[in-house]
Amino acid sequence: MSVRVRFAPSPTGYMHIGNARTALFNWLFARKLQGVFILRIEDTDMQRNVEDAIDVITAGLSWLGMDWDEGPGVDGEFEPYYQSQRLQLYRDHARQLIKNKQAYICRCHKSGDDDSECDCRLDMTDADAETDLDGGLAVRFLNPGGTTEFEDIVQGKLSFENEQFGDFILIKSDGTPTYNYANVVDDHAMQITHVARGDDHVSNTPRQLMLYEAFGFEPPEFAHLPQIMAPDGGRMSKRHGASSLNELQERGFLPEAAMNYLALLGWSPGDEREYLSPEELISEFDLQRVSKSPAQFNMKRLIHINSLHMENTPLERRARLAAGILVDRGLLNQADVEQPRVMDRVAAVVEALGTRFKYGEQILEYGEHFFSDAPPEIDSELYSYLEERQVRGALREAGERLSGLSDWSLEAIEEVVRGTAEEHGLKAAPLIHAIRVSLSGSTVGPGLFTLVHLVGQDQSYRRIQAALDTVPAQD
RNA sequence: GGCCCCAUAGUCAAGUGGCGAAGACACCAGCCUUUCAAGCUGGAGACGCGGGUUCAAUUCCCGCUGGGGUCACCA
Repeated sequence: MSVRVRFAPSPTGYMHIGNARTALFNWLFARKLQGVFILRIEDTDMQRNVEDAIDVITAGLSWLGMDWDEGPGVDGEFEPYYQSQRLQLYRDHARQLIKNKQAYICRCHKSGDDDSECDCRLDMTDADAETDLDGGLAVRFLNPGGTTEFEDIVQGKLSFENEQFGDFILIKSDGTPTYNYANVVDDHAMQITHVARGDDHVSNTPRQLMLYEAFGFEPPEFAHLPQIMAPDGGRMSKRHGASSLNELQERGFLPEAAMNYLALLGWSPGDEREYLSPEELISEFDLQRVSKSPAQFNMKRLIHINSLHMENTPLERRARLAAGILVDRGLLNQADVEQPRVMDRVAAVVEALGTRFKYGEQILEYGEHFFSDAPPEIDSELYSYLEERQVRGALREAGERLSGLSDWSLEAIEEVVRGTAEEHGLKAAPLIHAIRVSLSGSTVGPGLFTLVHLVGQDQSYRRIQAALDTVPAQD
């Protein structure tokens, strides 16, 4: 029988990185074993905006490159894949448990923070099995006591005293099922063979195992994945930046690089490889090799992994990535991007940036001025590059000679710059730096002649003039 | 606090009853270079602590400390 796994998120409108990694491990596991990957929406407690929230999930998975065999948009044998559409199933199963005296109607309406005992188990009657379960009264599980033990694929042998979980709720008084209960009913109904989820669910597992036992269902295998923690060691949250899949996309990371990085959080192929394509991840992945200890999210390492993937990404795609960011930040508009001439320019800039362009957002760090007609702002800290009289003289002349150049080639530009420097008794470096700051407002970037070439003849002249005007001479 | 889990450098992470304890990111220095990035060379940096078991523990056991998770009619 083939392996069947599921990713069962709650539609919160936010695709957390930890959830994404959970989905990824399930997907890799299924793809490796040629099993089935199911997307199931746990929306029993959600109201309104569920559609949008589900879009966040499906868009996130699709962006990362994961596809599902059953779920929203891909209805299969076990539909529906929304818990909110499966209420009758949960009620029918609950009725069965009540009939067997393994569950009972709770009439006392005790809330969760009232820790006094609920005595409703003493009032069980045969009539309970006939009671409506579509609202008004909650159903509790009759905890059988004893010990639950299981072998977790990543955590190893785990053991719990059942008593500590009490007679937990199965059906809430509004008629909807609780998480632990719906999970068991659905996982069984959908013939799930392996449950891989965050390790914050370990203590839910004994509860669910008691239910499998009560129903006489065979339980799936469990694999509890370690948590992903924020760079400061605490919980991942919005304030850490890049805590959601969406942010990774917005900041211009390649999906296959994000997948690669996420896979390496809590798992490794066992050797020193770190660059793995989706195909390699699939063939190498092994739940047994998942670590038990939590891993911290590290942006620098993500950037590094991304840069590795960028090296193997065709210029055209890198250019599109850059263009997406530029449009996003208002430096280009969508109509511009449709024009081949504009895209050619973006591509030329990206090509000039080379390995400096490690992920999408960096187009702004290095290349913002390429997409603006205004001369760049020159920070006063950079004035020293433009203050010396000798340098200024050379800069002025270089600007003029550049603007008179009839052959706008790298070679000609270089000749002008080096020649001018020499004639002014300067080494090339100070003039090169002065031109760079004038043209880009920065001390870092592509080779100077490439920079001048890309900025263009007219703009180069104007920016040099503007820089000379802005920065006062100094003796 | 009860219960469960974890513990190799700042981070990710390989690994074993006997090793000079991999590798990567980050960091430092040098080379290259018009700058940065990349590349190359070199460097610093780890088995949390205390007891056992053993000829020998980073590795096995116990305790401690530290960290995480969970204790709902949320999922």
